Amino acid sequence: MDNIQAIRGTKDILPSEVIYWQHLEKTASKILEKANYHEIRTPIFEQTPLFERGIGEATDVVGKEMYTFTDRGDRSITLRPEGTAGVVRSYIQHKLFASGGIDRLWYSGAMFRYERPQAGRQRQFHQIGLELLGSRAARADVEVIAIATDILKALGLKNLSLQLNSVGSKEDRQTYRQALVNYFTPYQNDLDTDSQDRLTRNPLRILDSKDQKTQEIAKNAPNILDFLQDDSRSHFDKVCTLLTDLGILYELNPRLVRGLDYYTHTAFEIISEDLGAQATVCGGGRYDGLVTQLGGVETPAIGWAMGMERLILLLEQLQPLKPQSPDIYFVSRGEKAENQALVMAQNLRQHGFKVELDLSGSNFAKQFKRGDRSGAKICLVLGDSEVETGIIQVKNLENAEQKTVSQDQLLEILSLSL
RNA sequence: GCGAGCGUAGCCAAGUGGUUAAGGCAGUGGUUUGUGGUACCGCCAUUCGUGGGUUCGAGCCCCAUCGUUCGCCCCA
Repeated sequence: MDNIQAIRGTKDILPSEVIYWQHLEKTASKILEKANYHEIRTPIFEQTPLFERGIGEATDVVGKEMYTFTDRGDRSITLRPEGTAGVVRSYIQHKLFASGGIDRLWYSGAMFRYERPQAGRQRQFHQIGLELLGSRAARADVEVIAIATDILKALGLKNLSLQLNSVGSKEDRQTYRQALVNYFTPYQNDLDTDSQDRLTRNPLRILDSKDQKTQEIAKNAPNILDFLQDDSRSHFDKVCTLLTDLGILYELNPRLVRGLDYYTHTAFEIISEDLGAQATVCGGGRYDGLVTQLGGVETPAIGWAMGMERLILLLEQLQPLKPQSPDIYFVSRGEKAENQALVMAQNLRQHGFKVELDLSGSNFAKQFKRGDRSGAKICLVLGDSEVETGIIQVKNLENAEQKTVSQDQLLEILSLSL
């Protein structure tokens, strides 16, 4: 095929689908603003080292999924694969911490990951996410999770489950990691090949393996929760009780591991039963070390991101949304009438009516047909005779009643019938 | 990066080696040249993603390539 088409893994969002996006954006932003989160918009590309340092060199995202290129100034540039690193960079650069206290930020936009597309996964995809910077409190973790569940509830989504875990402090994780290596090494040859590889690269991931034999072995592996120091443990316990107090159901999942290196303590995912293999609809956690790691003053923080395409997949299963119809379909015939209709349509719009003007120049029958299909309630008809006598026909397309009114009275009549 | 399936009009498709490529929706023209929603009639793929091969003959078989879908890996 030599026609140019959208790049693999990217998608046009056509008008029939945009309605869902608008619905999602409106619902989410309303809830975010109510919790006094403020929208931030950061660039879609950044210097490559931001992601390498922030997300972690060893992660798959950095290792094999980034869209990286050299620009004309010989700088290495990367299309953002996720939102947090850029927001934190901006937070540090503009010294937002200097304004004191706690920052609540949210964002939405396109992210890029070079992966094989499949159900619920694209190379350019969209996330809506939030970051709460400056609080170590368990209440912060819970606030953030509660906002996520609020949004999903407001969207009317069902069959979701909140998976919760703590990956502890950096030190906790270090000792746990060693314990896992010690546990799995004797079984090395019985693990699936992916997991053998993970033994050195990222042993926590082995717990997640879909291979049956590996699962069998992992059953008796040490549990991260047993490796938490006292303060990590009590933080996590608080998060759990506060969630329960708020009536938010969760499932403890000690095998939940997040893919980016910066996570500490609380980690969570919200999973849908109604998607394919890519079922995570929201993922997030605490990242107390990231701000310092990127050169800012020590700032504890927590955030999450939702995959908008995945949410939309669910919304489409839920209820069909249709594009809005015009209030008025304006039909005209003859040069004078056509020109006058243009002027009148413009005037009606300024008075708040949604009006579509038929530009086809075809006969009235055809124009009416189109008007009918447009879904408009009212059809305005202007022809030569109306122009001469200063009147206009107002036809109700639902009951076929047609009135002749003077053009001066048109606005009045329309506001009564719409 | 690996594995499997699929690719016929704007959309949904029938067709599985024999020559004119069903059907439906949508569109469009007409019956009805100042009045829609129904009905009826007409039109709407010299061509089956692309390139090559096998064959007397290919949408149908083979190879390559591109795209797409689903899964693995990974993640939102």
